[in-house]
Amino acid sequence: MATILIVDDEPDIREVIRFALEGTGFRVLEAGHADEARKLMQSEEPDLILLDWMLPGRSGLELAQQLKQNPKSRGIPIIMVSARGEEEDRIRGLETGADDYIAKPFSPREMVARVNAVLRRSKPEESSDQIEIGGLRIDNVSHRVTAEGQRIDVAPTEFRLLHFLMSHAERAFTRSQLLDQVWGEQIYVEERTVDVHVRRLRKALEETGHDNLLQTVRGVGYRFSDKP
Amino acid sequence: MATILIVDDEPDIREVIRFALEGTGFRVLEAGHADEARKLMQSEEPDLILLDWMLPGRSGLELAQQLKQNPKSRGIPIIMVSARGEEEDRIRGLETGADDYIAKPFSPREMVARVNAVLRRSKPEESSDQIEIGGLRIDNVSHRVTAEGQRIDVAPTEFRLLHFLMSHAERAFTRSQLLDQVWGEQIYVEERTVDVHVRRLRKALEETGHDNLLQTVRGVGYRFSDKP
DNA sequence: CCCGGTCGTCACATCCTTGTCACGGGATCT
DNA sequence: AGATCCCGTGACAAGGATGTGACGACCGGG
Repeated sequence: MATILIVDDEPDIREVIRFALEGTGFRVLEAGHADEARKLMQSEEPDLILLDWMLPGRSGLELAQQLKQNPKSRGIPIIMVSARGEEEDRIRGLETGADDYIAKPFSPREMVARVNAVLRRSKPEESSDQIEIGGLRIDNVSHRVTAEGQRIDVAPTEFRLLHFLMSHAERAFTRSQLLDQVWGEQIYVEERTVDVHVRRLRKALEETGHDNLLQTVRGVGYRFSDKP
Repeated sequence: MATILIVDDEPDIREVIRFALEGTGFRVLEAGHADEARKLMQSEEPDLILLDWMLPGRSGLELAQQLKQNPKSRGIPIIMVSARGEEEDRIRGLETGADDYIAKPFSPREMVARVNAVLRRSKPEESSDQIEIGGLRIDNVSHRVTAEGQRIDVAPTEFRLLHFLMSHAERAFTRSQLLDQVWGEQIYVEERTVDVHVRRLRKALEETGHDNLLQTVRGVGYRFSDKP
């Protein structure tokens, strides 16, 4: 389940956004100004930041720049929120590295849609073609899974599942999210089906001595991680 | 570092893209319309073109077609940029020969990621005349396939298929991609036809003891590789 | 005109994948 | 501890994907 950090000095706006996002299953953090945001960044590691363009003191734009310069936070996508729908602002927002932009009389539904869109395309940062984590390598071009050169045989669906989880490593997903992302949104299959595929993947990985990479998050779903 | 040519009539958009790409180390050229683009093509030889789908006068689509028809420019990958996220446009864009497509409210990061992906894909385009992998040698000049000096007889279509797969070794292709690349994009033949040709090739290779070079990737298609 | 070679399709056989179930062991909460 | 919920696991049947042999059409050269 992804964690979203809202940075806005207007509590009302924060409330609207929180309501929309929590209803969709996100975890929501709030900060009223840049310093608070920085603090939360360190303790909570959000997956996405909703940043108001006009903040008291340092503007949101500056905060965005800062975040994008810091190697630790630069991977976290930012959606700029602005009261004005000016094109100029939009350009400037994107220039500083924001991943998307939303003008302030926005509908909750639009908000959620954008958050989802940005999250979907955020993590596969670089190539997403080749990912190696914890000694396990998945290659989307040659369509292979290998561990220290040794190849691991994986069925098509398992491949997609593993690829998705690895390109979003460290993040936990619900079964429902995995079905949407890996199977497709229209397809209907039982949620427990995910369990079975995870099991098959685990079995395949175990044979090369890679345990514990596919971790279950009780009450939520699964996560790929090389940290125990 | 690679040179990227941006063709878009909106200076602001160009600016955003330039910013994102230069920050990543690319060299950036800009053109506001098709004629300017054509001029730059000759003097600068860009490695990739970012082409707006809506251009004044001739549409970007037409320019794309032109570029893909000219033998000199056809090797340069094109990413179409569109203001509308319509699926139909996307299809049309790809049909004319664009290598990728990006809808206009895009994030700089996504832009950079796609540019990198397309560049990486188009690189092994080394149309080298002689390739030798796994003891198998294919010669595009003498049009021969040999294994340890021993000649292997291969029909024309099989030759093209083998040559394509060998010059992109390790990469898995769908049947559809193979039809486009080996048969041609306009030709319509059944996808399963690919299977039959692969089989014929396998049979020919087996006779000289070269198995497992043409590998099937379940749920995807085929791949040439000397690694098991 | 006949013949060998090439090519695209089929039909059929096989093997692989995959979605579900049912069962049971653990974990969690009261 | 007991009740409940959640997850791991093995088995299975149906459906899909791929391998394979055969066939007719087409083409160019004897």
